[in-house]
Amino acid sequence: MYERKTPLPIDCGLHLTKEVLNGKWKPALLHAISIDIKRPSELVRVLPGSTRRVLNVQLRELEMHGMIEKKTYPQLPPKVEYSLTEIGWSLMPVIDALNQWGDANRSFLETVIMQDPKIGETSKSICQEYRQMAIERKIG
Amino acid sequence: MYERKTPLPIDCGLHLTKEVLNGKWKPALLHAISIDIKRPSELVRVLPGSTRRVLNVQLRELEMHGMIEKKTYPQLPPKVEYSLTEIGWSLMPVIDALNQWGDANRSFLETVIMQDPKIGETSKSICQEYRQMAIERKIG
DNA sequence: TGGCATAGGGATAAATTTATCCCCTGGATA
DNA sequence: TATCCAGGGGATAAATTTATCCCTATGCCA
Repeated sequence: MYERKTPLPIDCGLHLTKEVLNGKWKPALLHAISIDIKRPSELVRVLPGSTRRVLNVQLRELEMHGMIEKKTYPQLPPKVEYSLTEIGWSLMPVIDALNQWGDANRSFLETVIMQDPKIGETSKSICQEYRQMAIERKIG
Repeated sequence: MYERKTPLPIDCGLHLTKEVLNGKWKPALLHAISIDIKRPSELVRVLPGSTRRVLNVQLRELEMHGMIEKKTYPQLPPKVEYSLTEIGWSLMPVIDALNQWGDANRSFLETVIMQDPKIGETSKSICQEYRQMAIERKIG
């Protein structure tokens, strides 16, 4: 396995939290699991652009960091469900804050992000199904 | 300049916010600037482990993303001051949330992060001066 | 039997981000 | 005249993170 070579700063809270949320799909995974999208196959479907392999890797890290728990049902076909731990739940207000700030400033952010020359391409209308599921759960 | 090759997801708020805060020192920079540590030389001193070069790069990105403003005083020796923009200020509750969650769960997080085999070394007691300055400003 | 679904992971390539090296301006100081 | 301060950045190396490829296993359905 890969081993870090540069020291990781863990002095202030910001860096600690950053380390936990550091991963392309981690915040989205935590949010998805919090709204009961808990099976690997659901998660990949709901986060298009991701792959099983990549999500597995990030899920394992979240698990190692104690944010989620994995329950494997000894069935065939296999069934796996993730859920937030207590400390994982305590992160949700933070995740929500990140989410809301981004949504609240969407038009501004899209502009500045896309005018950034280092950006080649963006992929949108991706979490649609994901949002739909969230809405359905709120209604249901 | 480098150009992104894979599509950047910007569909949900989480991804938008992530893009803005994506950078090893960005959350810490925003926080520092918010408590009036605004000159480049102060920032490097207060974020040990960082270098001028690296901070310059991240500051420029924050500036391009509209989170901070840079004021250059036409003096000798040169003087530069960064400050948060309005939208930058609107991020502070989020930054604070990240910071507080990390601090509140410090002992747990330090444990799980350091037991992670991919972690080689951590650097602590680093933001001390930084915290000291924050405290002084609160008192003063 | 072929294909699709469930779930998982090793190995490696590619992409992205950080770090390092070195050079620049101009004034003050040892 | 060195050296340090303030400020800045191009070029490139190194580190880190993501993506891709391909193979594992079992059961169901056409």
